[in-house]
Amino acid sequence: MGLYAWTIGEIVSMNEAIIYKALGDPIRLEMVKKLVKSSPSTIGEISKNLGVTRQGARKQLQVLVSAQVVKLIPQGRETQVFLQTSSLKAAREFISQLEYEWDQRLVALKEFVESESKD
Amino acid sequence: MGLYAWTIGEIVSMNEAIIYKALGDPIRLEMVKKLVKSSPSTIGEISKNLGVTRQGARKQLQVLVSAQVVKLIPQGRETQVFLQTSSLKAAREFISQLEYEWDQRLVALKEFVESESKD
DNA sequence: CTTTTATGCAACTATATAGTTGCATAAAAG
DNA sequence: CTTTTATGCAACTATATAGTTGCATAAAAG
Repeated sequence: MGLYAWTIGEIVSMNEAIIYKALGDPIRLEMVKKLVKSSPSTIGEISKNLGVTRQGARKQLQVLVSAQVVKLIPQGRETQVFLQTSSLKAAREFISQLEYEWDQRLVALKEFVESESKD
Repeated sequence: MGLYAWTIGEIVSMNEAIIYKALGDPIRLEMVKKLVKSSPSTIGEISKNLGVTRQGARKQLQVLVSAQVVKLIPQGRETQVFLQTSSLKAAREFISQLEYEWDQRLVALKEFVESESKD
């Protein structure tokens, strides 16, 4: 709210956060799980059995489209939904990087403690 | 809105989604990044330079606490914030599992195509 | 040609979320 | 003892999100 200037770091975080936000809803995550097993599916197919109306499901699907988790390709009166696995890869790799940095810190700490105890 | 019965699968998805939802905000993701480099930190420390007030940051921090991404341990007038790396591990492993299932499908499809072309 | 199917879009409601200001208080520092 | 620091909590506003109903329409099927 109000004026705000973003740093490069914040802009990057913002983009990184989008994928997690997209996956951070039970209906959307359920759609992704379905697509892992059956991509491509039509919009109608993946909108079933989610406990919401077709139109409600479509709105959730749009969030996945915006986060580039899925891609829509119209074919006649149907539209095929394709899972974009590159988004999953990016999400996993970002977490892996955090874990790697964490581990490096632990290694450095361990070395420090060991060098101290040798004196 | 209204009555709704959850299936086991949906309950699991819901829990899985919580961690992604927690990471799905630029301020919260920034906090996690800071903690990777300097956990434990005090609440005051990780609330700085996020572009929001201390109280605003505290609300975001509470989301991370609820998703068990961090743990708070009060010490005198300060409270230490500890990163819970097990949550990151779980988030990464869930995505890895989806990617694994996807790859298995591709393998099966490839085998099918090859066996067909042999006839 | 008529009917059915798959989809989109608009308008609306209810709730969740992000963020603020203002005040309170226990612990630590001086 | 007084002041400063680190924190919490309540009340409030603005916006985003989830979901619905109702209607429209192009494409496919009969």
